[in-house]
This record gives sequence, structure tokens and C-alpha cells, in this order.
Amino acid sequence: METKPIKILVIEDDDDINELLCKIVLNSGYIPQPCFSGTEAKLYLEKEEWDLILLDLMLPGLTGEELLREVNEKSNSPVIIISALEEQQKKIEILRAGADDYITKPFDLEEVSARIDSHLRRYKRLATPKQTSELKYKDISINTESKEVTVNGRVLSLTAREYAILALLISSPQKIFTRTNLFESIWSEDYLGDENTVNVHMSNLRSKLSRANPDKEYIQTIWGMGYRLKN
Amino acid sequence: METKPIKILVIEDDDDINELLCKIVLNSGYIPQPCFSGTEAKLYLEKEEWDLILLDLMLPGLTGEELLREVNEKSNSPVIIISALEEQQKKIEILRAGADDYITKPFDLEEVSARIDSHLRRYKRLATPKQTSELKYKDISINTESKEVTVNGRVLSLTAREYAILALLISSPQKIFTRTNLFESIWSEDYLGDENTVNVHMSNLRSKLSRANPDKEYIQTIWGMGYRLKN
DNA sequence: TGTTTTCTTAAACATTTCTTTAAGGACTCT
DNA sequence: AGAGTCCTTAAAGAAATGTTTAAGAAAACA
Repeated sequence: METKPIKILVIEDDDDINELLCKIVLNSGYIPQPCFSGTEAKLYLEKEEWDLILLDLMLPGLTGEELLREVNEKSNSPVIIISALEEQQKKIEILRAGADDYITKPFDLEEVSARIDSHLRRYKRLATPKQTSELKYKDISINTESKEVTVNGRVLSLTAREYAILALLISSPQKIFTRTNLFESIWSEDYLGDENTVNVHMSNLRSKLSRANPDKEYIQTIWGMGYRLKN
Repeated sequence: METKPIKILVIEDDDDINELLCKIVLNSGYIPQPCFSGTEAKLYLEKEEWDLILLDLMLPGLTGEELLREVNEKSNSPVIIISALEEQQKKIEILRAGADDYITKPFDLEEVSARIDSHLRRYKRLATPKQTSELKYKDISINTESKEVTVNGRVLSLTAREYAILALLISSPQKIFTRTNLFESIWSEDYLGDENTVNVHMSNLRSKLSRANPDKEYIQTIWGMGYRLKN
């Protein structure tokens, strides 16, 4: 899978520090875009999306604080503040105003790099859609969100009870399920001793599986004990 | 609209510091759960989801580092490390290992609070699905700003409830929505068991869709389970 | 306030699934 | 091999679930 290059906007009016920060970004494997004033930064922000922004507070043109507000209004990009201001009150104010992190000059190169990585990692983790759950066994596949069951590439039309039985069996593929287990798990009632209800549903399920793939047997009866998936 | 309380797991073996951190959490408007060992933390982590975790590195039972790894494997919760270790190398190592932040003892109360807020804000921002201006499915098109729905090129006149049901179905086209899902999402109330309200609105929606395009069936009933868009 | 629209509830009817019954097959034990 | 038990499957009836329509209540609008 092709990964899009990570682009980081570096907003810092001091030439040497800007160059140093760009070198950190580059050495971390990302693409830096240097930028020396608040008004210049505004142009880059309008031009495209940035994966992360390194922002100095003391800037010519627009201030860092104004820029922070604009970034937060218009995009989801994480913002790490780089600042000479050691005043604790300011740090807290900026963190509450929307910054994701606050690093005081003089900074440790490796720490800047580690914090960039940490924020990008968080962003990536939360931006990646959660995988939907899937149960698989042999050529059976169950999508638990859509409740869709396919066997040998064919979609099965199962009743609610049949689906529940199959999902339970596949959730523990080695386990023997007694009729009592099945009944109490799926019917959520105490087992009253009439075995045939489970038997019939099991028979119906087998019948549907067999129609989808006549060459295979999926469910095995253990005489006197219960049912298990056939290995 | 009712918001779910934010729950923060505070993992710290020093009684006084644990109590202080819990007070910060409480004063920030969140619900703290104090926890004094790595092994105790593990139990809480298995028991439920946490909105954020404050984690000391030096712990009895499981170490903070081992816990960090487990949290990252099993959940998406942000982790802020609280540590007495001033060693820069350790900080960098932990940030790279999956921590979202690293605060050195002795800490500033307001800074801890501000950083908690910053991480929760980031999490919330990224967890809230971006509003898409248009939802499409087959020949159905929904403009989420104007609330206009067209099917097969024809504008549908839907009531608020009908619109909400259709938008929800289309937002997850593969998913089965139980009547409970639909009711709780659209009515934002606990489901009291009367199914017919949902049924009637669904029938009305189907009727309007069918009038717009009599050749197609859009909504499929899965007996005993719920409704899904027909693929 | 009066009218219109929408929502909720009730009822009649339709459809599907479940449960029970029963017959025959398969397995286990003596 | 035969008897007893357990399991499988088919079929019928019961139960549950779902659909649509209409009436009354509630909400929205003029």
C-alpha cells in the first residue's frame, strides 16, 4: 500500500531555528515546509492540508496565537508550539486554546522528533477506520456488523437462531457445545430438558451449509455430548 | 443532548500523588478511578473502556511500560505518563513506545489539567466523524446541509423522522440496524420495547422510496434482526 | 387561534420462524 | 445380532415478527 508523504509546516521567524526544525523533520522521515511569518503561514494553510504544524508564538505578521485559532477553525491538523516563553501561565493558556503540545526553547532534538511521532501516531490511529469484526472458519465467513454469512463464496440466508448457533460455534472452534450450552447461550433461558428444539435448528443449519458446499461437512455430532465444528 | 461522563484511570502507587491526581481530574470535570498497582490497573482495563489514562512508570505488579504496551494493543485510549524519571533518554523512549505525553514530577497542577484537556479535545475531534456534505447509495443522494433527498433523479419529500432513518442507514450501508439501534440513535431515548413506532416510519419511508422508483427495493428486512440497505 | 402536518398508537392482516410431534436412521452396549 | 438410546429430518401447528392503514394526539406553522 502506497503511503502519502507526511508534510509538516514549520512556522518560525528565526532562520537558524527554522533550519534546525526542518532538519529534525527531515531526519524523522517527513517533508518540511519552512515558513517565516504569520502571514506567509496563512497562505500555506489555505493552499493545502498539513499533517502537522510546528508553530512559534512570536512571529512577524500574524501572531502564533492568531494562527493557532485559524488552524483549529479550518483543519484538524495537530499543532505543536515551539516557544521561548518559559512562563507557565502562557503554556497552560495555549494548551487550553487548542495546542496539542508545547515545547520550550532550547529544545532537545530527539524529544521534538519523538513528540512529532507521538502526535502523528495518535492522529493516524484515530483517523484509521475501525476494522469490522469478522469470524472465519474454513470457507465460512461471518461479518458481525452486517450479519452476513458466506460459505464457499455464496451468501447464506440464515434465520436469527441459525445465525446465532453458527456464530457461537465459530467463536470457539474446538469446543464441544452441549445442547444445554447452546440453549442457555442463545435462548438465554434455563434449559428445561426438551432437546429437540436445538436439534431441529441444528438440522436446518446443516441443511443450509450443505446446500452451499455439498463437499464439506462443517458440524460434527459428538454422541452423547453435543456438537462441535469438524476439524 | 446528554453527554457521557469522561472517565480517567489514574494509575499511581504513591497514595498522596494518586489522591492529588484524582483531585485534578475531578476539578477538571471528569471522573477519576484511582488504582495503585499494575496488576490492579489490568483488571480495570479489562473491565471497561477509559477516556484517558494517567500512568506512573514505577509500579508494583506490572510495570508502567508493560501496561503502556497492553493499553496500546487493546484500546485507543490516550496515555499520559507521569514520571519521576528526569532522564531525557527514557522520556524519548516512552514517547516512541506509544505514550501520548510525558510529564515529569514534580508537576504543575494546571499544566496536568491543561494537557488532559488537550488530549481529550484531540481525541474527541478525531473521533467525531467529519460531516460529509453528501451521502450517496445507489440512486439515492442526500445533501446533508439542505436535507434534500433525491432518488432516481426525483426529489423526495420526507418528514424529519424519515430523513433521519434514511441518513442513518446510508451512513453505514452494510450494517444491520436493529429497531433498538434506530430508536436510540434517532429518538435519543432508551428503547421501551414498543416496536411499532419504528415500523410505521419505516413503512412510510419505504412507500415514498417505492413511489420514486418502483423498480427497486432499497431497504431489506432481516427477520428477527433488523433492517439493512439492500445490496 | 385555527389549520396543516407529523408522529404515535392501535388494529387487521401477512409472513417468517420457531416449537412440537413423529417417523426413521444411526450409534452404543450387551 | 438385537435392544435401547440418541440423533436427524420432515411436517404441522403455534408463536413471533413484520407491514400497512387509519385514527387520534401532538407539534408545527400561518
